[in-house]
Amino acid sequence: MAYWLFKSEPEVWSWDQQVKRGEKGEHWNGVRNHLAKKHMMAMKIGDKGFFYHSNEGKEIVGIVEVCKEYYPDHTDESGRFGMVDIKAVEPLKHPVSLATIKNESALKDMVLVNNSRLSVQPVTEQEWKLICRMGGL
DNA sequence: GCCAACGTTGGC
DNA sequence: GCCAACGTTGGC
Repeated sequence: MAYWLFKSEPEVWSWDQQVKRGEKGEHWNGVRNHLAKKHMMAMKIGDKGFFYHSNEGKEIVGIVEVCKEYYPDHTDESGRFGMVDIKAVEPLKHPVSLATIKNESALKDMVLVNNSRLSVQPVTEQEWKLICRMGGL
């Protein structure tokens, strides 16, 4: 099982909206970056991911699960990009902020710290477990 | 609102 | 195929 991180601006698509979608999940459309695409193509059903709020909040707020593997994004006119579906699993008891992550030396190599603009990122198992613990799970 | 980092585009 | 110009993202 692999771990990921999905970034979203809460004004565009927030954790609360994701939770309301329930078991149906929601397609993660709009990615127009080849590295992010590559990560999505590597995802398998059941993979877990963090849900991160960029701009407003700047914190990891919840855990999601991949419920549909990579398929074409119908909103992409060029036809080059695709998407996966994710569903909310559970919220972190305490959101883990970017500032907290930057202060934790064990997380200094996280993609979120070093390439903050990438919208879909891989997370290592060590990073995953540590952040879950920091988030009270 | 500024600006650094990064990706993409297009002229050559 | 290089690289300058431009647009976008996202932290501060």
